[in-house]
Amino acid sequence: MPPKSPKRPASSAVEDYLEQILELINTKGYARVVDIAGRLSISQASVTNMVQKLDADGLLKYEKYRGLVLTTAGEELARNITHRHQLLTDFLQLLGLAPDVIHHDVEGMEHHVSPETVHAIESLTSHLKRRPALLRGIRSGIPATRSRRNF
Amino acid sequence: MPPKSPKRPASSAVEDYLEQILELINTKGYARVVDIAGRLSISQASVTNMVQKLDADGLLKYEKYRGLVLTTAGEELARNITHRHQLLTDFLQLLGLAPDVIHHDVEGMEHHVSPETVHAIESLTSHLKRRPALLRGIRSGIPATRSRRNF
DNA sequence: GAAGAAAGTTAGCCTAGGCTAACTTTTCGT
DNA sequence: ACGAAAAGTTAGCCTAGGCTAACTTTCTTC
Ligand SMILES: [Mn+2]
Ligand SMILES: [Mn+2]
Ligand SMILES: [Mn+2]
Ligand SMILES: [Mn+2]
Repeated sequence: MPPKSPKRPASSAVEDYLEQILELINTKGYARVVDIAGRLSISQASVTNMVQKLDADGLLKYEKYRGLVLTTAGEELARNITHRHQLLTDFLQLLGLAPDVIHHDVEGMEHHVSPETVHAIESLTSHLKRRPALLRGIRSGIPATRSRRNF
Repeated sequence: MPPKSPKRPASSAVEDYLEQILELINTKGYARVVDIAGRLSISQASVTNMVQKLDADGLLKYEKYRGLVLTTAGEELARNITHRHQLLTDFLQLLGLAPDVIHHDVEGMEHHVSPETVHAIESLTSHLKRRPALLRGIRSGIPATRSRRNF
């Protein structure tokens, strides 16, 4: 039987944990409590606590003192939040924002974009990437030159 | 002396309260506990509690059982979050999203966009508004026709 | 194969921001 | 003007998700 039936949407905190866990697994091959704590700038005790909750919720399998693996549900969620993070980062990069600003804003916004909005922004960024002239105009806050009639 | 010295950035909850309070004042002329509660779908008791906190933080002046007014600081914050809300709504409307989706996403995202990002999105939307053809392409997820060489 | 270091866990605490139930104050209708 | 309804407040509770301090387990180094 599934560990938690009426699965509410994951909280921002849960999404941040899963995102970092997946990233650690993808880069180091495994995710240790101490590393998750480092990535999230959170105490190890808090991580242990949350990892136990995530286990209870069926998002990962955790063996005390040994390690953890994402379940299918957990990995799916992790990939999803990672995708939102990447998309928003891409989008704000197109707008020419500074890396720290981007990171700060993305880290908050990523938890609030619905699938429809994700799709719309994907479409937008893919279009904008093909229009460097328009982008330059946007970035400088100046109306884009339709062609190059005015300099 | 100022009511709260090391003023941390306002929480999402605080911003939502101030936003609704300002809106009520602008439309009805005053903001009553019962209406704030209605707008935010929150109990009256919770509103009373928060209003007392906002008073302690110097964001509004509150007289028990009578009413409340925003302070300069509170109104400034309220106008600011309202502006972010409006901007994001505008932006997502341009992308052709459904009103409920827009409202849901904006209500969450608005608390996480820094001034730089606000400015960049303002520039973006103002540019997009002048390019209906590009917008149609974005909305349908289809590459925009550069001019009308291909139909 | 210890001993010390590093990692992990537990216990107990805290804050924000919700809730309900019970009480008080204000307003409204007759 | 007074009694009921509406609005507002208080008290007590709850959950999520942080924290530190103290303890335990695992790893590393000799
Ligand atoms: Mn995040
Ligand atoms: Mn993220
Ligand atoms: Mn909001
Ligand atoms: Mn809002």
